[in-house]
Amino acid sequence: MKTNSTKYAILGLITTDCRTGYEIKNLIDRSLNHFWKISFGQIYPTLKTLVEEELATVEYTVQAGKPDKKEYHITELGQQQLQEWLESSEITIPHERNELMLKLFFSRHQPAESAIHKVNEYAVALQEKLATYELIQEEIKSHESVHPDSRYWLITLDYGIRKTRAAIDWCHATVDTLSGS
Amino acid sequence: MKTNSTKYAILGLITTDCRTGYEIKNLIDRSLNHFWKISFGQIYPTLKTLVEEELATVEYTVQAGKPDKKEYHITELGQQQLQEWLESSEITIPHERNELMLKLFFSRHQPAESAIHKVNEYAVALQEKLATYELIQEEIKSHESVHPDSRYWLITLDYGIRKTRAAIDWCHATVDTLSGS
DNA sequence: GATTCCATGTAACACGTTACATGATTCA
DNA sequence: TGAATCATGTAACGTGTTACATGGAATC
Repeated sequence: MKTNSTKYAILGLITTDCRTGYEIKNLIDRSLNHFWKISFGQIYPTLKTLVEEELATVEYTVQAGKPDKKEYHITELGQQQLQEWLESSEITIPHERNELMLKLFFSRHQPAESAIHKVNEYAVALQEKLATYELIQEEIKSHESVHPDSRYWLITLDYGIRKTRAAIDWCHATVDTLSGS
Repeated sequence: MKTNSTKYAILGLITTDCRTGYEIKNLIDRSLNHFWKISFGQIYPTLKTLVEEELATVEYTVQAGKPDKKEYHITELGQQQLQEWLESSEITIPHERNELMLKLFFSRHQPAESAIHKVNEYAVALQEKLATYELIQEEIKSHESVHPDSRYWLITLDYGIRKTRAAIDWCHATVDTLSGS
């Protein structure tokens, strides 16, 4: 049995302040970034099916100076199904697909400096990520009372931060190992 | 530009002791488990194209008492291309897709106990994973000299262990947060 | 007697990205 | 003038899983 999480991700997002496909994409890129990604190529078709399944409604709005837009709102049925999905508890541990690890796994066929270089680059990229997360964290904390969801946002962010820190630590340890030999 | 990592994953695996599609699948499930997964549905077709592109050769072996098998060996050209891929250094940070985080993100629509329950289950699953990783780690360490790749296996394993530990810590912290309110 | 291990393969499907098309407004 | 922001959408493609088909030998 496979439930399409993306559908519920979008359904959930229209219960926040996101109303248009464009806004949904923005929020995902900013706040769900460390555990969920999605492209327009999936957002728009999914919104369409959401309406077809009567989980959401659309309102077409003509704007002056800006492109027309479609605003989506969740329906009763949508609320119900969202809750059902939320409370259903099959935990599936995700598996990442990490190209760097793959390359390290076969590092026997590669000069040590090459491997070290890549790990260092990886560390830099992770460092940047971490910085962004911490920025967002501060931002949410500074007006915590504003949004009813902010508590949960902080929880998921914490996950991203902890894992990124662990990965950075690993980078340092690995560079040490690879250098000292 | 997109390079198909899976192709190189398999190419790399036949430089270890894996010779058949079946063995490749086994090694992936055991040793690459925490950063790479793959199904037979992709392994066999990929092996085929590897031979077509002359990166590998096949030998068909009829076995008594066991099914026939096809043994793959890397060619000169294969070695070359594997090395090229290894040394090419575009680091792409992977993004995991985590359903639990998604559900937590929308936890406002869910009773606290429901969320706590899921985080606890997640912790248990992670704990199990960690135990397996540590077992494999011990196993590799105990006959480290045997395989020339074992050094690198330990490095990638360390990555899995660190990240899993970080995730477990997060579980505990999150349960505390969700309980105390 | 049932399950697991060995071993290979394909077809249908699910999911997701990339690239393209369109176009006005605002800001540097 | 060029880029970014707002805003929607589709078609082609890539990648991967699931389910199925086959079947002997060994183990419980």
